[in-house]
Amino acid sequence: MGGPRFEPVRTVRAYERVVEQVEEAIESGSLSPGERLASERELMVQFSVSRSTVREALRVLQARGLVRSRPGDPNGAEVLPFTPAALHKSMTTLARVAELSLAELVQFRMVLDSSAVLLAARLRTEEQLAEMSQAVARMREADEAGFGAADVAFHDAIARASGNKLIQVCTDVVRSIVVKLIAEKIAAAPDRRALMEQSIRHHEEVIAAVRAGDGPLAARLSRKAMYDYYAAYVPVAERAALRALLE
Amino acid sequence: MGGPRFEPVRTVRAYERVVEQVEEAIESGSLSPGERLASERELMVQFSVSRSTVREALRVLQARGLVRSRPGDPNGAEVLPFTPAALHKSMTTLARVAELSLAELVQFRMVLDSSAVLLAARLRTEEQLAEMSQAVARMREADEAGFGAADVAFHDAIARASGNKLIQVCTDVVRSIVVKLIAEKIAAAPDRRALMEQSIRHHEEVIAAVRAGDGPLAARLSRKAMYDYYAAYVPVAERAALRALLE
DNA sequence: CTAGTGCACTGGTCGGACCAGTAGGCTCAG
DNA sequence: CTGAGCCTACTGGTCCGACCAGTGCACTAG
Repeated sequence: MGGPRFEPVRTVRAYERVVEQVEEAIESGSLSPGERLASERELMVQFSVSRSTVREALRVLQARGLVRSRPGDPNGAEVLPFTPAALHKSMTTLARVAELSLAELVQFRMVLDSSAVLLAARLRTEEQLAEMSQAVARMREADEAGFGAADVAFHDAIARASGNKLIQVCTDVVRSIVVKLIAEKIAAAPDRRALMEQSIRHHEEVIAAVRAGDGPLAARLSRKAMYDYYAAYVPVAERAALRALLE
Repeated sequence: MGGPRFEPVRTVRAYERVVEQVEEAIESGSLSPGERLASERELMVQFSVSRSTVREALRVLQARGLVRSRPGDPNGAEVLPFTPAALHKSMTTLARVAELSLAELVQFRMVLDSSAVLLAARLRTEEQLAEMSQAVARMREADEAGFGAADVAFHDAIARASGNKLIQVCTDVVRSIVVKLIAEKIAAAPDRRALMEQSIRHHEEVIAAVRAGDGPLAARLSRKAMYDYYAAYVPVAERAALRALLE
């Protein structure tokens, strides 16, 4: 039976074809963020499909964070700049459906953050170093509400200084998931003030190591800082996996 | 003007409400993988919306990888077990839209893989160790086509042994993106055979370190292995960022 | 020249219709 | 009685036409 090898045919829905074409146009750059798609009624002419089909395609594109539509807008749907929103959404789903433990999430943060800081120690510019210092300064001055925001700014500066956009995005996504998970616990911590003080000291040590260009030290300090800050919220049995990263 | 502080109202579309309810049911576990949703015509009764609205909601849920529908199926849409497909999709989009360089992707793999191997060195079971050895054995015996599959199996065994599902999923997603990016270049490499040999040796060294429980060594070897295998495909100017991880 | 008002469009939702496909019950020949 | 085949009652995919509330712009009235 040496006949031609046939491939299984995949029935492809009309709306998927529409999605593919628009997606291709966006990812190839022929549609840039800020530009507008034609109106639904015109798209149905261009694609020769019904409006229902166009709309289902737009729903998918919207779910992927590529476009946004607004009722009454005389222009069509807007092509969006990339946001990690879709990534965030699917990772949040992963966290819930795959039952990711807080320990796994924190461990992942330790990995990403320490790697970012390791890279930042070599690649950081003076401006980025200044940003980190400013963020820590704000942590010191801030009340309990502003503390978190300044902390985010610090870690974001680190992530940007790593020069790796993927690290930056993933750091951001995982951090927000972790923060959401334990926001109320953190706010209720009795020794909140002490934790904040300790965290600030740790951050300053990390900055010092980054300034000195000692990546491995900075990475180690960063892991330690993360562990000390979050370990209390992780079940005792799972802390060992976190400590495995502390050497 | 000390009146009540009003919150801005967010107009929420009908199909979003439907998505929210189904998503909540799935993530909370009241709908398990394999179970079926009601048919579209029944859902429109349950939610008191039109079929168009139900269908748009289902498109979104499908785009997020939560359900799948099949024409003619007497049961409704099927609730899917979690797959990283949605994560994969959004990360692929990120790679294209944010113009992630190959260097960034490989760097991310180095970070994840070395962290996984660091953890695996402490947490691996004997079975997982055996899996890694078997995978390397298959790499040795395999032809050029089977080599890649065995390599995937090896890295997946490492990732599983790390005990962190998030690391496992991200490793998988990023690897497939990298592989797709340079599949043709790898196949066309003139010294393919030599690269494969070297890669096998590196893998065996990593296994030895994992068996010995020397996590830091295993991690270092793993980064080196990844660098040696992929550096040739990374533009020279960007290799420095990769080497920053080699210490 | 400006403030206000329509108007012509937009997306969101609805209802009905048809088609191709599926699964399972039913019939009928053996 | 048993098995193979058909038939029917569904399914999802697609199309059409309609209505509504919202938006931006041009035009008008002051």
